[in-house]
Amino acid sequence: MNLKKLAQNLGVSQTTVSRALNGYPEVNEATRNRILAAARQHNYAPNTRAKGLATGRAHAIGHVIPVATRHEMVNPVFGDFIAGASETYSRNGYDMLLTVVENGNEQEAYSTLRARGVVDGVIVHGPRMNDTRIALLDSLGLPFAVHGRATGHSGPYAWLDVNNRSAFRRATHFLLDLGHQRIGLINGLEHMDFAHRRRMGYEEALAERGIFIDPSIMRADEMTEAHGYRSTREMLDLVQPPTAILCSSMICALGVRRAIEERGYVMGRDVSVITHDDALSYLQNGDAIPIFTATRSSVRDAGRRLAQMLIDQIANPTADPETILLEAELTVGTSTGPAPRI
Amino acid sequence: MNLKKLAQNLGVSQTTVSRALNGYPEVNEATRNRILAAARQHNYAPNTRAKGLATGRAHAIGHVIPVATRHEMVNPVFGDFIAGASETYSRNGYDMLLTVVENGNEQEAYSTLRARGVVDGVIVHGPRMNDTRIALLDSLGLPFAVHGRATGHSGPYAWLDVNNRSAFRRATHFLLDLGHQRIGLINGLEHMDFAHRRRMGYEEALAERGIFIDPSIMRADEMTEAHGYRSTREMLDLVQPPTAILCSSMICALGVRRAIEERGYVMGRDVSVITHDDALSYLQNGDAIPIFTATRSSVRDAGRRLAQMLIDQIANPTADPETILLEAELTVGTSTGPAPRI
DNA sequence: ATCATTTTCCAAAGCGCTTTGGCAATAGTT
DNA sequence: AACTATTGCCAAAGCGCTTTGGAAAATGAT
Repeated sequence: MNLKKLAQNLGVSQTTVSRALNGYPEVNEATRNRILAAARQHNYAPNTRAKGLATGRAHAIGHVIPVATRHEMVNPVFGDFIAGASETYSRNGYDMLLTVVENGNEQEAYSTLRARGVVDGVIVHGPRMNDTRIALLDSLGLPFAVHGRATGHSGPYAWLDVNNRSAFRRATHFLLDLGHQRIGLINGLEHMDFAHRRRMGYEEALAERGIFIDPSIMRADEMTEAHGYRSTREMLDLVQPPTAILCSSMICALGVRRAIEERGYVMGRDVSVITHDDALSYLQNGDAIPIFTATRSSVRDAGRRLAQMLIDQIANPTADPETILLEAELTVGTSTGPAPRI
Repeated sequence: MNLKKLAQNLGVSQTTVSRALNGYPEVNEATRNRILAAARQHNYAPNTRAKGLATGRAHAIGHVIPVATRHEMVNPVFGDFIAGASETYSRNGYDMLLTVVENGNEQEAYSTLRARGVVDGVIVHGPRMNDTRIALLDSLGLPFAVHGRATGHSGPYAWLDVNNRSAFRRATHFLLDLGHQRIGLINGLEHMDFAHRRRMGYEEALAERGIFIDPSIMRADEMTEAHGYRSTREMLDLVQPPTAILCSSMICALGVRRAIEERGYVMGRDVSVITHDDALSYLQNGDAIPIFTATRSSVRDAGRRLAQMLIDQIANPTADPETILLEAELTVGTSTGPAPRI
């Protein structure tokens, strides 16, 4: 079924059908209803390609997700983010186009996406320090919005980020207030912007209390359970082990907990743990009472909102790019407690 | 830049440019090279919408992922599957379109996807028992391939599945061979086809050894860490606790391990554990030596292959639908050992 | 009843590509 | 030299939609 046939069936012009379906005023209510009914009956939906050609808009957003080739690592956060974004898209009649690209090859991906006219804009995932993608997209004139920020890039652009610095600063202070003096950091790869900022927040808090920043209790790697486990073991083996650990993700935190419990220690008594919690649907932090004390910010919600930002920007390209800085909430669970007396 | 302008610049017809770029023979090598060079120089890529309109193919595959509204649960397996599929798509010049749909609303998603002509086919995720989607897609005439199978649907269709039944049957036998008599099952939701089949395999093996199938050591829920933990605790609290546990996912298994270690038990000594391992990139089962004994099958690889199946089917619609049954490999880790003497 | 508006509809052009049918020009055969 | 194939190219139609520029019909104002 297509416009032409539908119009013929009804004995009206294609124009009228098109207008009726797209809510234009210059069509009689009676005919509009007739047309709407027929469209529904024939299960008609306008051909997206044709519509796109005619209007010059793709009504689609591209997500280019970089994959670290080394570990073939797909960010586990990704599924939930996408789910959130998708809600926004379906509400606004947008499609979501996914492209998985090896880390570093994003340049070509963006420019062909643009040249092929297949999307109206893109979401930038996993911004790194001094990320070049933003400048590239600016020069391409392809609308975009960044999930996170890129330290090192000047000039305005649309982004949504969790305030990682303040979240980790606050978490660190929380531990300091509990009397902890040696606080370990188990971070993500620090060329990633979010991880860099988290470290800043952590170091800032320590500096504010005049506490020595000790690289021997700071680790950065891909945020796996194994990373959390290994790093925690190593740190607990030190002559001066940390009494608290700050950790960058729930998956990591599972490893941290394992290393702690393996020694017969109890979380929140012998070693305190705070993790960042992206509120992933398949990794909930306890049911009613949270297990981990956590800096929490829903990545699904971020997806929803960032998608909306981009859509707004596409609709209104002259407006200044919007930016959203979300404050993570600190939820107190059972994984933290006063520093043990030595 | 578009075809018309490019042709004008070069002083040839659009036809010639089109043929040159698409590798048709009826164009002189010299002019072809001239055209190719110009295209590269101007960063030209044919407009996908226009191309699609002209050819009648979208060169895109749709992924409709159902989301359980209850827990807003995105299958954690999804990211890796997508990453795999994406590799195939980019190799074949296909785009990937993602639609997240509330469980049960897939019907409409498929039919509008079809009506709008936006994809050439779809991948069906998370098939359930007696899944109606397959019949629907057949009636729509939209090519599809299923990740998994749907018990209850008769008639041929394209699918790729892990042999869940044999994997869990084998795993159960493995435990039985180690002398375990009480083997717990921590499964996914059993209206999901894969979970159903796993249970079949488990029960089959027990029956083959004449062992009583005890519902009190069988649990089914969404495969979260908490589910693994809770179920294991409950089962270990029984008067006759299981000496071994079979578990449906790595995430679950983390919870199982936690419950075991929490009691001071040692995995592989006091309680044996086998889990299914989808080889998720962010949840690797140990580095060199696997931690868990596991039935292992890479979901990323499944994505790669299923995508290829669908593309082949689209290219050759009259061929019989292909089916692939992958055998999971049983990798022995440190989480299993002989049944403890009572 | 006449003219000016407004309402309701339409024909046709155009979006950027592929593809059909055909026409020169060249090469190959006798 | 005359005829047939082959090669290399082109003009134009068509994919399914939107949208412009009217035009006919209905309505309102005088």
